[in-house]
Amino acid sequence: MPNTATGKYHQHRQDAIRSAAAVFAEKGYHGSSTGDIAEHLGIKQGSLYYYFKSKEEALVEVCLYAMRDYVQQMDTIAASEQPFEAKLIATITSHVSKYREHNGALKVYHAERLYLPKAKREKLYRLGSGYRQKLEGIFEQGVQSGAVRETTDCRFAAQAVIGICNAWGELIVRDPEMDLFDVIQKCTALLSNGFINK
Amino acid sequence: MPNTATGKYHQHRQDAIRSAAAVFAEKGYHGSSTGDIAEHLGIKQGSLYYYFKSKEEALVEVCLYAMRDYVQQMDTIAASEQPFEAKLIATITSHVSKYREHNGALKVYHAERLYLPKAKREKLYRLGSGYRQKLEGIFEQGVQSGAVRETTDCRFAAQAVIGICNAWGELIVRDPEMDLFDVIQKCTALLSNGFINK
DNA sequence: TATATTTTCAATAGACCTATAGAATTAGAA
DNA sequence: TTCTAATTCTATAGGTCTATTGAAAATATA
Repeated sequence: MPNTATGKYHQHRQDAIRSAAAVFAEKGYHGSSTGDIAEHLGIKQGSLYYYFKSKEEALVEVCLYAMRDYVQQMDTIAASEQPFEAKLIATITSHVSKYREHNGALKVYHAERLYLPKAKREKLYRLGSGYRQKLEGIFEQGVQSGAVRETTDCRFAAQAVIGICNAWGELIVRDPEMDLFDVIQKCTALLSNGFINK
Repeated sequence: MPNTATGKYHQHRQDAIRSAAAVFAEKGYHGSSTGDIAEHLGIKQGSLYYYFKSKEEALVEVCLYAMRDYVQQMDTIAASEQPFEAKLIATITSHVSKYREHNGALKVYHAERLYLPKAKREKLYRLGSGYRQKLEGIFEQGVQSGAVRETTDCRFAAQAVIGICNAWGELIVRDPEMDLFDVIQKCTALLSNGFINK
C-alpha cells in the first residue's frame, strides 16, 4: 500500500504522470502501452499500477496536469488590470509556451480527452470551458473599452485564439528549432490586424 | 482473388474506405478495431481483408481519400484569376466544408497520419506540403498586388489559415448544429482584418 | 542490528486484436 | 441449368495488452 501521507509518494507519482504525458504525446493514448510508460520511467510494467489503478487514470492525471497551470495562468491574466492588447499577448504567450512545457501534456489533453468516458471528461470540460469563458470576458471588456471591433462575436473570438494557439503549439512541439517568440509575435499581429492591407 | 478490372470491386472498396474513415474519425486509429470497421460496413471482421491487406493500408487509403479532393480544389483556386480576397474565401470555404464531407477523413488525416511508418507518410506529406505551398503562393501574389500587407510572412500566413480551418473543422464535426457559413464568414473576417478596432 | 513499511518485481490470467486459411455462399457467364 | 470466378464467412493461430497477485528488494524506523 502506498504511503500517501509523505510527499515522496506524491513526488514519484508526479514523475509517473510526466512519463505518461511524454509517451502519450508521442504515440497517442491507444498507441501507447503501459509497458512504454513504465520503460520511460525506468520501472517494470506491473509496477506502474502502484501509481495508477488503470491506464485510463493515467490519462486523466495527464490531462489535469496540463490544465491546472494553464487555467490558473488565464485566471491571473483575466484578473489583471492591463489593457486588452496586453492581455491578448499574455494569453497567446502563455498558451503557446505551454506546448513546450509539461512534456506535451497539453497536446495530450487536446488530442485524447475525447476518449475518456463521459463522467471523467466532464471535470476536464469544466476546466476548459472556464478557460474559454475567461478569454471571452477579456474580449467583451475589449469591446466595451473600444479596443475591439464592436461587431466581434466574442465567443468565436475566444475559440479562434485557442484554435490558433493549439495549431501553432502542435507545430512548435514537432519542430524544436522553431522560434517561440517569432510565432507569438506573428500570431498576435494576425489576431490583431489580419492580413489585409488598408 | 478480387476482380480489380470491373468497377465493382473498386466501388465496394471505396465503401470500405468510407467506413474506415467514419470509424477512425470517431475512435481514433489505435482505438478502432478491424471488427469495428467491418461492423460499420455490414460484413464480418475477416472479410475486411478482402479489401485491405492490413489495417494500416486502410489508414493510408483514408488519408489519400481525404487529401485528393482537398488538394485538387486548392489547385483550382490557385490557378483561377480571382483577386486575393476571393481566393481566401474560396480556400476557407473549401477547407471548412470538407470537414463535414468524406466521413471525417480529413480529421483522420490530421490526427492519425503521424502514426504511419515514415515511407508511407512521405507521399501524404508531399500532398499536404503542396497544398500549403499553393496557399503560400496566393499570399505572395496578394502581397504583390498590394492586397496583403507587405510585412506578411507568407509561410506563416498559409499555415495560420490551415490551422484555423482545422480548428473550426473539428468544432463543426463535433457540433452538427453549427452554421457552416457563419463560421466561414467569421474566419474570413478574422484573417482579413483581425479583432482590433481602428 | 532487527523490525516494519514502502516500493518494485516476476509471473500470469484473461481479454482482445490482427491476419490467415480454407469452406461456404453468391453472382454472373455460358 | 451448370460451371466458374468473385465475395463473404467461420475458425483460429499467434501476438499483445491490461490488470492482479504474492514474493522480493529496498528503505525507513527503532
